[in-house]
Amino acid sequence: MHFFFMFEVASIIFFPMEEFTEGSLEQLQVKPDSYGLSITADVALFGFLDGALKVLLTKRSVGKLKDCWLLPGGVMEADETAEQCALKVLWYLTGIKDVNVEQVQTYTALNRHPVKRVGTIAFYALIKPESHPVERKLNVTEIKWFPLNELPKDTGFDHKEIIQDAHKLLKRNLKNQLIFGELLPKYFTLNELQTLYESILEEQFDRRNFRKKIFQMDAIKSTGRIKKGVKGGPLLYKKME
Amino acid sequence: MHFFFMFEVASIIFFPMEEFTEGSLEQLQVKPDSYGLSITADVALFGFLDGALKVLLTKRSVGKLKDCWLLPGGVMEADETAEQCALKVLWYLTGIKDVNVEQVQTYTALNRHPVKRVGTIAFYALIKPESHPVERKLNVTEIKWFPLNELPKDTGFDHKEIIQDAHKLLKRNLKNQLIFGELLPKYFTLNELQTLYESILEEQFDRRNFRKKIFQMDAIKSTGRIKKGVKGGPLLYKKME
DNA sequence: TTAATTCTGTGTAAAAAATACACAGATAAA
DNA sequence: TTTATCTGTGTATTTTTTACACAGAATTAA
Repeated sequence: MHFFFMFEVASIIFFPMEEFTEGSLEQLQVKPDSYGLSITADVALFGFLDGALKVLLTKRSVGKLKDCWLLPGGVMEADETAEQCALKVLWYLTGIKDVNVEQVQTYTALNRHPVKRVGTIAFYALIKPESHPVERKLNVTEIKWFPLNELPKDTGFDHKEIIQDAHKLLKRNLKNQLIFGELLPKYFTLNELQTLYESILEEQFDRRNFRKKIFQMDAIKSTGRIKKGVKGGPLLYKKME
Repeated sequence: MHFFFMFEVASIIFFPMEEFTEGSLEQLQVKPDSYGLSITADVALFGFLDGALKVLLTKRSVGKLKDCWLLPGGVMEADETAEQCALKVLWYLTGIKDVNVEQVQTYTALNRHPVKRVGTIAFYALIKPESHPVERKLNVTEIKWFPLNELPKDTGFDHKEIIQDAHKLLKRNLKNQLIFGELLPKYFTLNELQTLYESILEEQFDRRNFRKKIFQMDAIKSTGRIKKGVKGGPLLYKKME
């Protein structure tokens, strides 16, 4: 599977090495006048809503791809790092702040953008919808959560690919440590936690085995209270601090 | 462990959100005149020599950091992707070609480079030293393999950090699939394979258990011949195709 | 030539981890 | 009040991982 990937990459990126000439090292040096590539940051923001993992997309009133759904993203300025830029665009476009962004990958295909050459550094972030209400900001005409398997057809640029890659990384990270706390409300039932896991990892778990595993991680504890309005009277849990 | 990392990042990247103003979305748009950031590609090339995992560093006769050991790297031009650039710099500086590069991360700290703002997209690649002899090319004054735990003090830029991150990713990838074929000669003993694993993953394995695991991966097969010059007369194996 | 050393190859038992599985009590809905 | 659906819980089975020892082969030293 992985080999496939490597070979695919290879078939794209290999080009005739024989054309390389000696003495072209000068070209590799950084000079003040290097060509005007722009770099942007894009953020795949994941939230857990209605029992499903979703990603936030926007439509905007300015820019070349007005009619496409896009990840929140924008140009990295001279005085900010990519991470700072990612947080900035998130704030500008969705009103969301105080999140942790995790770098996914950088995309540099030649024709990503219609205006000029643009490379993008992609991030993902997780939020509890409860504590991070989404605002539609100025110049954002639409903003909406999409389940990962129902991304709109008119998703712009390579943002579908970015979302998939971000999701892959999220899966990989979830398997190693506990990050659900970023996605669930303060108090949650074990069933809600299990549904979250199942929806991120796209697999089903046995209820008893899942509980066993979670408890031996020693990461949550019972509040003693039960959740009303749901059959069975499930206990509410919270993150261990 | 991972949480630590996230919090560290957070403490660096958070800045006063209150200063953000509304209506600044225009800033996020790509315009032809965006500021002149340069992007480079750097490659952490790993090889397995003298029973240890090593990385290739160079010193160059041009550039601001002449006296520092650096990863092969250089500026991404308008007509090439980051991957193409990574392959190009590897060829220009070391004479090595036909490798698969894997993207690690992008580094955008503000003061990475003394000349101007430079972001770098880092890659790693694996080679069999046997089939990829290293050449010192024009403008490269020194070129040398360094064991990962003996990187020179005068390693330039943030290249030490890049090497560590590349190594982490390599470890993670090795645990999932078999990539040793890129690092070992065509015929190898099981002990050589085990030493390779141990040196990449930085842990020791039991000989019998290691063999059991490798065989049930169904990835190598015996050639029937034995390796001369080593006690015990070990069998030579090769990759299954 | 011989002896000593160091490497190879091999199997089994014990421990740990993952999986499969069923029923009684709680709550909401009918 | 009856029905339907959800919760919480323990054990046996299977699979995976780990620990461990000795005889034969090739090199090296005497």
